[in-house]
Amino acid sequence: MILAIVGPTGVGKTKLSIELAKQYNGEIINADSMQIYEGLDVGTAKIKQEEMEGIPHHLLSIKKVEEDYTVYDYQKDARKKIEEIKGRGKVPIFVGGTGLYLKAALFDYQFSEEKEKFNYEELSNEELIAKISAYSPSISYDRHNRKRMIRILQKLENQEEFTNNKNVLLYPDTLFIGLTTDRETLYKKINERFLEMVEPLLKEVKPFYDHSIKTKPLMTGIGYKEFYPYFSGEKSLEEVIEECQKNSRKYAKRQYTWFNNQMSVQWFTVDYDCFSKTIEEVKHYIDSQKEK
RNA sequence: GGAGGGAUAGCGAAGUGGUCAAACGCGGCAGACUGUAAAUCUGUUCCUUCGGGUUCCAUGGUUCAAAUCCAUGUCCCUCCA
Repeated sequence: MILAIVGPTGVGKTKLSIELAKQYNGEIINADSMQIYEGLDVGTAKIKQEEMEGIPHHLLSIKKVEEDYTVYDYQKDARKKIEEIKGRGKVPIFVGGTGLYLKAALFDYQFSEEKEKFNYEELSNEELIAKISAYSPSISYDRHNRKRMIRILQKLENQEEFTNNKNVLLYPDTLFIGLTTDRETLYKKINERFLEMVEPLLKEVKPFYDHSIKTKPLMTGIGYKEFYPYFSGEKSLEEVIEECQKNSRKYAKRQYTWFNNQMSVQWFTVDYDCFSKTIEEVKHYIDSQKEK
């Protein structure tokens, strides 16, 4: 059995993961693209050492902020971890909100060996479209999405395969457990949680800003990129806080879209007044599935 | 008390007689997703049984036709007393 705990940012996945790990003799594999990085702790709401309760955690803080890391790497790392954990006779428990990472790890996503990387950043959208059409007029894609188009072009240039086994589970005994709550409660929680982390977050981000570190995770992570204009004096703290909250909310929305449409998730509405009740429900579900 | 300016969809803001259910931005909702995914991109957003129905502070008026013109009222802002 493999468990995957999914859901939007801020619902309480971490807490559930520990309980399930204890119950089912599990080890936790992080499935959050930002928690991969060392030093991004506060803003990613990374689990603290003392909260782990002795449960082994994997793929947390394994890369420096300067290092490259992509789905491709994650797929390899995660699959290796699955085998290791299974080898110990334990249950791998994925926890995290990065849908693509989960999909790449647990489904039959096939990445071909990347060859040369062509730089098409200079080309206009029209030029990109023209180039793609020259290779393959029938291929369908979003003509406004530059990043996608550039990637498609690179694949065409490299004659990489366009595989599509994305809906085939690699491990059929995988259970996707989704935590959810009503939108209003979620947004309120997200806003409040962010306010609580502002102080320590300022301390966390400042050194990166001071050293002009502008690598991918810092320029894409919510709660990081937004602070740079604050430190440089272009925006007020209030503006930045609001922006972070807004971006978190939007992110949560996108996460729902992914989990609702890309994988079949069993959803549980979190009872915040009595979390143990939610835990019991989840355990009950897992037990019922195990018997099948 | 006097002189001006303003009230437009959830919010901000265009529109100044017909082509206006009303640009655009934000927010909301929904969606896409195979090497940046906390990324990138798309659709939708008065109500609707999809025939239509009801809107642009309120009421009355002018007109074939009003968010747009006129009158009165209400509220808000600026300036002079």
